Amino acid sequence: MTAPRPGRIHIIDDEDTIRDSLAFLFASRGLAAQGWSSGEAFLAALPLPDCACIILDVRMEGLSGPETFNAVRGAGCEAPVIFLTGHADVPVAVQSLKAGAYDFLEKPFNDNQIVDLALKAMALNAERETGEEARRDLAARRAALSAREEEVMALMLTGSLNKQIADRLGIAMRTVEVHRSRILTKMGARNATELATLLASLPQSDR
Amino acid sequence: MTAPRPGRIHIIDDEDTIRDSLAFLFASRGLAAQGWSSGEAFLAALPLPDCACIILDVRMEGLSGPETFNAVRGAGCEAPVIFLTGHADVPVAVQSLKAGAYDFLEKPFNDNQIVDLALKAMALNAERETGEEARRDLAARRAALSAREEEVMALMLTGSLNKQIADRLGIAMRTVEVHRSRILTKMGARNATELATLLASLPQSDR
DNA sequence: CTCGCTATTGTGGGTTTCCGCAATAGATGT
DNA sequence: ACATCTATTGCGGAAACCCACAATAGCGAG
Repeated sequence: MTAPRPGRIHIIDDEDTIRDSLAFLFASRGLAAQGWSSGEAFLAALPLPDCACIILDVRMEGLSGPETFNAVRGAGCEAPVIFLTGHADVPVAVQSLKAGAYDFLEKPFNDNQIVDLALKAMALNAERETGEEARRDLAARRAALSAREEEVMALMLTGSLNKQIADRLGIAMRTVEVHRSRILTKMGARNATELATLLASLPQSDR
Repeated sequence: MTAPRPGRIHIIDDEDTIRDSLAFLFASRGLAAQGWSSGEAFLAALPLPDCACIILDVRMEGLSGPETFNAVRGAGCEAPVIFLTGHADVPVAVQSLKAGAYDFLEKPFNDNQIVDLALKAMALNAERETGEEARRDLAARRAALSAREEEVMALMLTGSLNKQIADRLGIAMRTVEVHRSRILTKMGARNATELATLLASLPQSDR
């Protein structure tokens, strides 16, 4: 259950030495890793279906670590990112973490330290993906609702009675009932309460 | 709307110079601030009803900044914390931010920088308190439920029918109806759907 | 022991939900 | 023009919900 498709660790660093030694380290621990010599190269390869964790050097030729990070997120990749830096760069560390990086590690680092971090990040990623899948599924079902149905659903969730919804929308109660029924069918809920709980369990789907 | 009760900025630093200059700076910008010469002194004063933001030095005699931070959170104070450090301490910064600090600033810092940060932190705190209030209110109403009622509510939220709940709990349907009614009254909802939406809007109330 | 709280169950009945069957109408697409 | 999709509405009925009125029973507090 812990590793049906663990995914890979992607190492982005313009120094061959670091990249290769990290790749070797991970390989020796049975972890799949892949190196990229620049932020640009990695970005060009997105989307990567096996991206479970990203290790990103802060200072690089071309795109910097933080710049690459932003672009990666912009490309829709939500995998946890571990920054590496050779300099005591507190402002960058603070900025990166506040922007959503998973961790920020100073070189030189201990082998076990980076492996542990990567493992934790990958575990987090697995959890995230699970939730993501459910969220995507729900969003897909929700996208199948017509505009009118969305409207009715919004009112349903406030606990309004069909009668009230009908008055509010200026339509017959029977029409609301039909919408309601379709909504429940499309969303896979047996009643309004289950629908509310379902939507609540997967946040970020508002509006 | 932005400042009915802004609260104070609490500055914890064992260096009088820093404390006083910060206090003076904030005062000159019309912000109420109060200094504390040690983590211990501040902790002894908790709970502080006017705590809108905490500025905390990392290295101090006695309790360190991080230690104080943990104790503050342990004491139930959730105000945003801004760490100050005179040293390029990346690991501490990372650790602090991951533990929930609001920001981590290196000395020397610009006057406008710290004031801006404090203002943002206080704004965040105001938002947090608003939500907190609603959450507390809901929690209070929820606490008024009997054990049996909690049990019935949990099943209600899954969308179970009264009949099913009755079977599950081995009681009569009528009894479930009574519980259901009491639950809705106590929680201030008109029906199960509204209850579900209500509970969903204020997370962190599980279990 | 009596008071108060909670849990429990019935009866009867009004209200709301949910559905099948049927039909009209406008918008879109082939 | 014809098919498809969505919105609409009516009728009638089964199932579920909600509630007032009433009553029994156990448990801890005073």
